[in-house]
Amino acid sequence: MSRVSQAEAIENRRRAVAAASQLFRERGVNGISVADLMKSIGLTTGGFYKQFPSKEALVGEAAQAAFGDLDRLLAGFDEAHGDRDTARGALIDFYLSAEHRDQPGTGCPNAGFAGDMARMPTAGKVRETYAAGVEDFAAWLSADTDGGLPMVATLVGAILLARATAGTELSEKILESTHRALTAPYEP
Amino acid sequence: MSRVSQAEAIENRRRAVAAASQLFRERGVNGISVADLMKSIGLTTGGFYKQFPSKEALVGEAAQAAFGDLDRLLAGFDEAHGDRDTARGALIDFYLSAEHRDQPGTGCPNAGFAGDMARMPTAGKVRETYAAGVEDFAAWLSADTDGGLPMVATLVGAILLARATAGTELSEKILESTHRALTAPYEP
DNA sequence: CGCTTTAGATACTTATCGTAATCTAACCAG
DNA sequence: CTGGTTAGATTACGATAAGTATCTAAAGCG
Repeated sequence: MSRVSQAEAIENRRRAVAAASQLFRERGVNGISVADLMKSIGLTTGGFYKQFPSKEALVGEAAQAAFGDLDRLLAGFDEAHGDRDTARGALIDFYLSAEHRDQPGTGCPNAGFAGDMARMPTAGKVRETYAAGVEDFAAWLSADTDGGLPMVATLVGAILLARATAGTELSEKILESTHRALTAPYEP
Repeated sequence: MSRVSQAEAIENRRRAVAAASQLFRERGVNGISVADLMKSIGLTTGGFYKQFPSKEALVGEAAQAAFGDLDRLLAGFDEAHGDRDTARGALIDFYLSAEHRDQPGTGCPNAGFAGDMARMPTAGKVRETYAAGVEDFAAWLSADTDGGLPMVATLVGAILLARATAGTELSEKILESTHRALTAPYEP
């Protein structure tokens, strides 16, 4: 096959971004090649460069898509639980779970893209996109954004450390003790 | 030149590990090639494979060396300040500084190796080495290790987020608000 | 001193990458 | 219905990577 309808082309583009959003979080930007990325949605490199100027250009779109998924997830938590406090508690339960640790591809983009973002051009739209995502997450976690940032740091740090130590008994300890600290932080 | 004395060979090996320890933290394991790594200490690939079986084998040694540096740094903080509480405060000041953010190569290995560790074979000596380093750091931060783990998570998460958002005004906010939360956590 | 050993240099193999050029067939405008 | 446009396939290219083989000269043993 070679030419598809405009609607299919747009859909294929979307699927490429969605696949990248997941695979970049799973294996890192350098962990997946353009060829393999396209193969995962049944296409080849030719189609890629008709849709994107470069692989780097895809990183920003993939991150934005992932943050969009997070937004929807957070909205779901808000809907499922009445108030924000309960929703936040439920989110922390999920965030610091073994499931979330073992599913980076569909997990938090703040954590999944952190490593790759640090090695991107300091001045660029990609970093702005990522920073906006971090800020939004902090705003959801706390009434004032600045207050939420330390909590984002704790959550992201815990899940990244748990992933880095996965297979070790320490990994579970990190999740448990951080969960304890976040849900009852003011106990002596 | 070709053959050097045994003492020089040992010293060259040590320098390779030290360079890797720094460059892996700066650019990631995949961000530096064996050839460039050896060039940075004035040698070539030939020498590398006489000392190490593979590049992966170097990762564990590099991490261990970095954790050794951290141990010495912490001992220095203990010595400079009388008690552990003061030393910990000084460490947090440094940890959440712009200098530490901008110097990942000589910075905390818990943060610098976190990204690469997550993509290493789940069962292996490398991860055990890393996990031991995390545990040691937690033990230094808190009397009981389990209590220190959430603080490690917060510190590591904050510095990684600050690096990922470097060049954005959010980066400073992350460092500042996390510093505030860690040094005066029980304020309303 | 002379022989063997070996750290490191040099050059090569093999593999994989991002990207460009060319090709092909079907969509869609006129 | 027809022909120009274009999404995607195919192939090719230039870099760069990890790892290997061969060569060298000095070290260090006797």
